[in-house]
Amino acid sequence: MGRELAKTYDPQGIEERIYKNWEEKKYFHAEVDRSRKPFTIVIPPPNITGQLHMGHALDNTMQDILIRFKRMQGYNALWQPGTDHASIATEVRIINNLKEQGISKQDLGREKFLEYCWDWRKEYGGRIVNQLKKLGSSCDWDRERFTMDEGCNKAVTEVFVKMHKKGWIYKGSRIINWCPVCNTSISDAEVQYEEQAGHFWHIKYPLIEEDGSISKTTFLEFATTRPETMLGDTAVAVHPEDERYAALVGRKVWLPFVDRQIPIVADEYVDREFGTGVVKITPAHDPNDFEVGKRHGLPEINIMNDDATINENGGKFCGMDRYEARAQIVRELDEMGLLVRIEDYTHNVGTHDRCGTTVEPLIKQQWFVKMDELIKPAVKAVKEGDIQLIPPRMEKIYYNWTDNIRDWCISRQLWWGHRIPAYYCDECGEVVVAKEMPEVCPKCGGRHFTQDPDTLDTWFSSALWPFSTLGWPEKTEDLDYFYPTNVLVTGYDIIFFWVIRMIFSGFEQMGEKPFETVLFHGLVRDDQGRKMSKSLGNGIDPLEIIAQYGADALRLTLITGNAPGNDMRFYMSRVVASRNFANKVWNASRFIMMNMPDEGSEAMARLEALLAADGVPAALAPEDKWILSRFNTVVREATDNMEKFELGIAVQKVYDFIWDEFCDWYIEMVKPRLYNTDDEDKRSAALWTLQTVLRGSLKLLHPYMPFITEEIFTTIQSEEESIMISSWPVYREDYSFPHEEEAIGHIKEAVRAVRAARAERQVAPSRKARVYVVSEEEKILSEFEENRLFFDTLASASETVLQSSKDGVPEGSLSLVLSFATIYLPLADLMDVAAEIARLEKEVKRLGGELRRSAGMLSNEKFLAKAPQAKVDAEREKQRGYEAQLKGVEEALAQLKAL
RNA sequence: GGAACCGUAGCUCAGCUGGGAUGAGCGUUCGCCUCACACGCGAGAGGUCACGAGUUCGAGCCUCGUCGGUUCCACCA
Repeated sequence: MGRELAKTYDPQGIEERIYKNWEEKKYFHAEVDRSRKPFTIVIPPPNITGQLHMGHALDNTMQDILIRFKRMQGYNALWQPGTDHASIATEVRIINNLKEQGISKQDLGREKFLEYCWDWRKEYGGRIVNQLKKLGSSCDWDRERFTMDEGCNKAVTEVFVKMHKKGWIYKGSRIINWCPVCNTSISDAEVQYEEQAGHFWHIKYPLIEEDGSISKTTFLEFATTRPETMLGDTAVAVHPEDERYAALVGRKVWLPFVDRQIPIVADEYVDREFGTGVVKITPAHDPNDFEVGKRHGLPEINIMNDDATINENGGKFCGMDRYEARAQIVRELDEMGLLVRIEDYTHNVGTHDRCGTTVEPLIKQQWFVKMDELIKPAVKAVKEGDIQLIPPRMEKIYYNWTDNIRDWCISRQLWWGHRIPAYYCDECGEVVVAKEMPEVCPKCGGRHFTQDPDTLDTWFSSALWPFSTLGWPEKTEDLDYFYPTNVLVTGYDIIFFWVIRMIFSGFEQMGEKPFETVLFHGLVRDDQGRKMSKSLGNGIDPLEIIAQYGADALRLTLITGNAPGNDMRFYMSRVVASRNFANKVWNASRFIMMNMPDEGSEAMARLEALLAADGVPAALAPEDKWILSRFNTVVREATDNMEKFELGIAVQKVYDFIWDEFCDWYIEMVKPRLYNTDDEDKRSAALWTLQTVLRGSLKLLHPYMPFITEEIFTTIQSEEESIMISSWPVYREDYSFPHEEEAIGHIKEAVRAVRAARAERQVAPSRKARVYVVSEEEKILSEFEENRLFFDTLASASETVLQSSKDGVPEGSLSLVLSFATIYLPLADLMDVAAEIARLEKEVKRLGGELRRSAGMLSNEKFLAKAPQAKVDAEREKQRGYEAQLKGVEEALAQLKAL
């Protein structure tokens, strides 16, 4: 039956072959099917500039697990894939590429540049997709989308025009964050603050005397970290209740270099305690000053060009770079005696998260989305539990943002992206926002228009992703059937950029939430807990891990031992452990295959009949029932955990079950029957159990380790064509054997005790050992009398004898007290009686303690009244167990002491 | 300045609505190449669950405080 399996599992080649087969068979593809329930996930679209990194690997593994799980459960599972144009990331990348050839984007011009971008996308845009495939991602690639494809463009325009009509998109002159290197505005979320060592320049402005002359004696002192902005000062401010300066409010100071007289205003924004209590106000170059300026009607003087050089408003500093001007200004102020002192100062400087350039706040005409109304349903949905965030603590972070929301600056001075659908009449300048360029100006009748040169923030199109990918704004069947989606899986780092924006967009455009649940994961860090980054060079390439250890090992590593939303450290040793587990599964399967009856034999026919009948064979041995029952429990628990998105816990249970219970115990227990061909009924019962539990376990494991499970599954059986479209195991009553679970638990305990006793006394494995068992549960043990071989294998006790009475137990045997029986090992000559007595005495003490604790609980009225009945019963059960053990230990103690 | 998270075995982390620390992987000690697997098997050692107080019959889990670490938000000129 099937192919020969190699001694160790080698994923090389296997994964590719399997993935290709899945794709060819269209297993990933989902179509609208009203007879089945849909389960939808939309992928967080990776950037086309991207290379698969550990973050992607984690994110997509989680999604693939969920989608495979649900697909096996019978849902019509759709994983909608696609990529993001990533306007600024891509543009920066391409500009750098061009630079190497000595070309600037201006040289090319807009049209040529965009052509270049599209070519670039054609060449590299598919790379990340291929890498996702290597990971095993079961996305419906037939539905692959791109944020700048025709449908998404349509959606973007539709939303822009609609929201503009509603008044929720507007153009305004605001202070924005400007990146002088990328030459574009950026949103608040794109600004990253970094602690930088800088200086605090204490400067003074002379007061204007009543007669209009510049005072030589009275000055107003203040401090600044950016002296060059003084060229744009239009006031100085003090606190309204600051008595020191009360008399000066309303008067003016003289501004050097530009020779301006600027007023002293009173504003609550000023902190009296900080510095001298005086602040220079530069409305055009500082967000706070901008607000102050608005309150006092101050002029806004822009002193900078887009490349952060000083413009004509800066007088003689015109043309200088901002830092050059700063140095020059400080020098000249010093010469004029207006520089008081320079102080070292560490402060937070805003930098652009893409290029690291210090951001310059500037006043610019930009497009904004009005947030106050838009955000309301998004807040409500989370508050009322309509959208569930996992882990729940993310809600606080979510509200922290929504409560302090500011209008969203959506225009970018870039070329690669969705161009803003606003058109300016060449005649009169009238602005028309429309899906297409208008023919006639509604104001002046002009016939020539120029489109706004700006493009939209890249997140504008991603915000529409859950419905634009399903066909919106058309009313498609897909949209009706698959929307809202079920889960969004993403990192907490883009909760503001993306998650919130998708939520409010969903409500606004669709009238419904975009997804039911958001499952957050953390960052994958290196083994020292540092962020993986290009500059540190500490990144681990998931593709290299896949090449060396296989995608399954990588996936398992990423998913185990980590709670939702928590960062994780990546250790190579854990990858090795995962690979070892894969090999374990491989070898257990190999063992089972090796023991299968020959094709066409009578035994094979018998086994096939058993497997075909959907019941439980009559000839099952207790250990068969035990493993079946344990498997059944794992099915229930793992499924339950997965439903609750506790993926790591679920796979841990499956892992433990397969390795510990199935491989280390059951397979060892079953060997005697496999090697004994005399009783074919018992042998086929064993084979049936091995097959049933193995197949079921592979299914439970499949979402996590899709390749190896498929490879084994298709090898060990022939009726189902692929594990990925097989059905998920369900809990079934006829697989439940609580009595056998308990009995085998006892056997395991006995075996462990024998092994421990032997190891402790270093009894050579070749040495024969007898085991005498005196049990209160003779029946359980008698059932295992025939399994002597099992004891041989595990305890290396070649003459294990199970007896049901104390008769014949040699004097001086080592007694091992178990929870259900006492075992005697005739090892008197090897044992340390004194140590054993000490151990037993300790045990008596411990059991006494347990009994007191138990009695305390059971005599507690509150506990009896409040605790669930099951708990009370369990406690009573424990108490009885303690009593029995105590009795046994005391007996054994007495016996030893008598020696 | 505001907020969140973490502090459990040598290391990295799990521990569900409070009820025996069965913890897991790696590492480590001892013994095994037992005919599925040395990417393995068996047996161990190793924990005042950061510290202090409180609530409770009972706290790793709840409350408050302290110490140590990480992160997010806002950004004071």
